Amino acid sequence: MNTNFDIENFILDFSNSCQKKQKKVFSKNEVVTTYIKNRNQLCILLDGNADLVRYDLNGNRTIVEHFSKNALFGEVFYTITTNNELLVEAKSNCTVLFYSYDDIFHKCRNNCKFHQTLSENLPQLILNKVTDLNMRIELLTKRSTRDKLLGYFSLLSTRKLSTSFELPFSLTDLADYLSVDRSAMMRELKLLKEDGFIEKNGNRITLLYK
Amino acid sequence: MNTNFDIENFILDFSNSCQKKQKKVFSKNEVVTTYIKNRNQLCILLDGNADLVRYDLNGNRTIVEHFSKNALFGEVFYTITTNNELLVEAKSNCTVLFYSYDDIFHKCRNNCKFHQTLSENLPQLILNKVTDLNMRIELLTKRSTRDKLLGYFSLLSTRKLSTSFELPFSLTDLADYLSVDRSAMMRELKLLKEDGFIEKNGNRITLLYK
DNA sequence: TATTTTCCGTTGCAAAAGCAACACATTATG
DNA sequence: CATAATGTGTTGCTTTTGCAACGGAAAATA
Repeated sequence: MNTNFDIENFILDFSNSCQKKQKKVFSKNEVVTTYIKNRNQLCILLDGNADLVRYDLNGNRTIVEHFSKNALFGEVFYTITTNNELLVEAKSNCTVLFYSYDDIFHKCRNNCKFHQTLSENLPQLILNKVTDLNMRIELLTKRSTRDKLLGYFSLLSTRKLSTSFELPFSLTDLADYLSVDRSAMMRELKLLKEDGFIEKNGNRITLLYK
Repeated sequence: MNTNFDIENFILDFSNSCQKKQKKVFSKNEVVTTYIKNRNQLCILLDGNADLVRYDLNGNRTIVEHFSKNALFGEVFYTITTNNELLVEAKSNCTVLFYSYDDIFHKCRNNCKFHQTLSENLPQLILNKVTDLNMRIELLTKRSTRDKLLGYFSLLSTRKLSTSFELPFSLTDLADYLSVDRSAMMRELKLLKEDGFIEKNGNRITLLYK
């Protein structure tokens, strides 16, 4: 549907051509960045997996977003309030590019090809993010843990073009992502197995319905 | 924080200059648009209020987004699946501009000033939407009805710069927006009053804590 | 103005989800 | 390899939420 601009090649070709970015490598469990008001950072995950995690005042942990290769993140996408701490945590070894959104928006003085291409394609990149967020909202508005699980599984199944797939999360993290209690979720997973909706071997799920 | 481009003046100045748009007026409860795959419509709400509503297979109704003056909506922001019907319903009399996103993206042949300005400012407009969606996700990930209500109230209070404000929804619709049962929400509102967190007169809420 | 429709407020009861605790498996790490 | 840390799977109990139903208020409509 969307004019899917090839971020992959684009990044490979141009990631070294701009002076105003920083490239950093992180190892598992390191904090990639903390969201800070008014900084307007824009980051691109070149490689690896990372989670945007929120800790609220009660100490609850929520996985706000899960990022894989080529994901965009940073303060640009977020209104930071004082009630939460927002961190990006590396879930595996990661390579990340850091930009200032203001630089991108106003183009960098070198007028480098990267910035040119990026600013042309930025609307599309951000739109992709919007559709991701809308899918997330669709999941979160489901009224029961069962529906959240089935909704998420069907989404993964569509993405992988297969009724069988690995979860990109540990089950503990999946619960944080769906915003439900882990033990209640485990109970529901058991019921889904018993009721013949799914098969489950470790982190591999197979959908049986329809 | 964001270079806040003045959509209001922009729309006033240019809304009549482009050939490729349609302007329509709707009265309360009319369906403004239905989301259709591959159409890539982009709409701007010039005036009034409208809700993006989803009906799922179980007949559950969810208010996915609430739009007021100058809101952007349309299929561009959404991956449409077959499991849901997505409608925009006018909550009051509305005036709406309809564009094709493809026209905006590729600029219209007349090369009109509207399209020029719009495509320059589109990233910013979409970013505003992203931050809205992230706020919504923050609300929906709260674990209890109480926290959802308090979170939503504090958000409104921040926006209005006052501890006292009118809800933009009926209470029935608020429940659909927070994705909770209406009667359970009413019960929780009563408890919030009893516990001294809020005052409530009809749709006017006053925050008492802190 | 009379009447219909929608919304508000409430409640008892049933179902779902959260909490806490534990044993065991698996994976990191010294 | 031994040990620590993290993740999985399970359960009893408590709390929260959803469901269904109803009367009355408010708003829309004839």
